[in-house]
Amino acid sequence: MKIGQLAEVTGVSASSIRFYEKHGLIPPPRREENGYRDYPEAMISRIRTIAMSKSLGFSLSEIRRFLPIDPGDRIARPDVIANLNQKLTDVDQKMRDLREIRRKLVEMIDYMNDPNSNAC
Amino acid sequence: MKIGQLAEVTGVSASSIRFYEKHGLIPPPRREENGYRDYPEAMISRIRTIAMSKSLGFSLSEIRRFLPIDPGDRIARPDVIANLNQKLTDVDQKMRDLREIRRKLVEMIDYMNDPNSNAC
DNA sequence: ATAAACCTTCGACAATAGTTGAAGGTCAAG
DNA sequence: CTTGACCTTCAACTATTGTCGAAGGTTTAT
Repeated sequence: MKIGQLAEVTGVSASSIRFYEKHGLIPPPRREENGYRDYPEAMISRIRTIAMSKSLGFSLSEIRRFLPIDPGDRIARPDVIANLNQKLTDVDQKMRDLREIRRKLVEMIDYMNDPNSNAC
Repeated sequence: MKIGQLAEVTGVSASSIRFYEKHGLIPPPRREENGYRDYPEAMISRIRTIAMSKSLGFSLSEIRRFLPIDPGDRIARPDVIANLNQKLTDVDQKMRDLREIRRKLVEMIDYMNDPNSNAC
């Protein structure tokens, strides 16, 4: 699978995919004889996971940390687990914060909808 | 209250506060005779709300949209309500996405903790 | 064989959200 | 009256996360 097709199915531009490779979020793929990148199917789901994480406000360096490229390699398992647990704590906090923001938003909307309020 | 004190109590640097003013997130405060910015107490909670929203991944332009500076002024109420409702929809989606990410994280942690798995 | 649509690298540019520094004014303490 | 801690503006710099264009090679279709 060439970079253009991968870009098409994931909705992530080819330039971004090259960017992710250069910055260690995805492994460098094998190359065809002509030098073109040749991706395995599995890369689709990895790119999608990256896109989803990003949409939640995780930075690329965070994603790099909790989606290690080569689980069969150098990273010590306890380190990975610690990273993941830290990320879990962050996610839980983020959800609590979102609930609080949601409460405030609803409050504000009610206030705006109240014809007796003097907002605006 | 001078900018330094405001920075101290909110934990947001003076430069950032000036930046927020310049970019329309907070109203320009009155100035003392010497030109120093003089903030009302209310600015503390506004700055804190901005900081919290930011920590959730809202961009400054989003915050500017759903925390309009002058509710007694030019912005039409239906516009504000539409903005807030859009933001509420976004927040709900973000919470759903976070639940999904959380599920995946737990899955990954379980996998890493399983001594039979061959990860790492 | 030539055009269109791919692909390559590399370097410049952009938006966001600031931070830092220069050059200077103000204020309180010693 | 000088020192240090504030404050002012403005411009330049930083990091992140890309996008775009140039200059060139490859593949496919006509």
